[in-house]
Amino acid sequence: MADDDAPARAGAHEGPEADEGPSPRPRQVLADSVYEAVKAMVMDHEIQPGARVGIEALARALDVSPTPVREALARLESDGLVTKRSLAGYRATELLTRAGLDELFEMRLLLEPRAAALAARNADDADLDAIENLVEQMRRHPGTGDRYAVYRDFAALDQRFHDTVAGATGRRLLADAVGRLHSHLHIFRLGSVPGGGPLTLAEHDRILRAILRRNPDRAAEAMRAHLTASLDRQHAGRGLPRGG
Amino acid sequence: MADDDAPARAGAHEGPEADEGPSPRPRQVLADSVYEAVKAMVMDHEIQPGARVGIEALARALDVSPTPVREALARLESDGLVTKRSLAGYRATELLTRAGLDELFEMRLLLEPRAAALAARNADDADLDAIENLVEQMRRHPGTGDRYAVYRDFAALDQRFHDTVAGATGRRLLADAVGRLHSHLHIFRLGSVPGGGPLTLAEHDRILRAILRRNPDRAAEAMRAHLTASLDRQHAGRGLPRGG
DNA sequence: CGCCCGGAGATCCTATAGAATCTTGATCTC
DNA sequence: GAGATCAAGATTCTATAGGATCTCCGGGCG
Repeated sequence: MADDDAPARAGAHEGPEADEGPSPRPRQVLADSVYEAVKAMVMDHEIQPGARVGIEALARALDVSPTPVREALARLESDGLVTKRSLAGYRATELLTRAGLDELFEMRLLLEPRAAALAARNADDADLDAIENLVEQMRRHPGTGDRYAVYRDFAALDQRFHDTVAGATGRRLLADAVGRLHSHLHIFRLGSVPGGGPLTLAEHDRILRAILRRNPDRAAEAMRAHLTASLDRQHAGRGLPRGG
Repeated sequence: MADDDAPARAGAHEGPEADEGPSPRPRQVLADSVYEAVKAMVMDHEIQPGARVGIEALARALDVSPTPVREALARLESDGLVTKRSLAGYRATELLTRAGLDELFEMRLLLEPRAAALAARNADDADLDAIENLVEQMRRHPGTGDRYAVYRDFAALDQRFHDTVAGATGRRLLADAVGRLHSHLHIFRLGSVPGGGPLTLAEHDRILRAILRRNPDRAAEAMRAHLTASLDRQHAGRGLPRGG
């Protein structure tokens, strides 16, 4: 399964599509492919946090020259997925600490309830379809197995849900900020929730219903509750009860 | 004029400096210099919004090869200062529309009052010194002349004030988000406020006093008032009623 | 008069090579 | 035994060259 590879999905570098041209075909260029490939490697921990990300090594592995790799890594660095030391090469970003995790959710609690409220106000039919569709996919994909790939797919659906809600606000800056944060979360850990799948689904469902009802206050509240519960689950998945 | 070139100032790619090494010397590499140079060109409208930013042309102008230019432009694109079309090169980002300006301030009103509150809570002595210093500089630099350079310097001080407050929160993610937004504002227009200099200074002073008093609520309120007033001034500076 | 088409020029994209720098391991000294 | 010194290897950084693509402009056609 997982035949929804969608290799042409550009992270946050989509152009405007309001009244511009028909967007003929943004021919995939090597640097973009490399960007996507390395992003996936880092997020899936195929490249471990803190490990070196050699330019030539990557170039050999992907069968391209170092030049597009260098360009992709520069973008990844702005996204915060890798860090660079001037003449010592790139390394994958370290795992989030407990404090870093809390800071991340502090930001999400600032941005995403507002996003949910704006989505309840501004979402059009296509947005609603997309959000409903993601909830349905998650329903069929409970993510309760013990296989790594199951966790990974579930986490990807979760991320896409939040990104789609943020995109439904009609606020590009807000959507970009939310998307950037999610990359960091995805680095942190994938699917560390023991029985969290059904809970996450139920909370997403509640957010969806509030948006469908066009009730901004309730949507914001549902999002706030979801994030708070999600942070608690992440803490439980770590070593919360004392430094065991 | 403007002898404070400071060529070693890296935009938003500073490493942590808490308990790491003494940061021996992040040797400036060509791609970084080019990044700073092009960023300045775009923000000062030396490269006009919407104009082409040719790779080879830049390379000739800066007397380097196209390779580091390509790397710098990839970073600039993530910052939103240039946009890329796959095989057609880079262009400087278009000027903000009225709606874009409103959206920008909507985001600032979401982030910066929170930042001011956290700064009031967490700023250390060095942070307070830096903020006070910026207010003093702005006091000596009223920005009421009609010279372009005067406007530009005043706008740079304004941006540094907001960035410094955001940096005093101890929240890297929040500070980065605020910094990214300011790049967009700086693109929009530089110092379009006819008599706004003294007003801006007074509002900054009020924010500073609230932070010094360690009063988060008042700091947030002062920041909110400042941003609201600033947006009104920007609207007045555009095509609304009449010029001053 | 407006639109479509084709070729010259310029630009971008990718690969490769050489110079400078960092990292690693072994050796030497205290 | 611990720490510093130094050389070999690997890697980064920059420049250059060739192939592919887009842009621009002039001519032909409806």
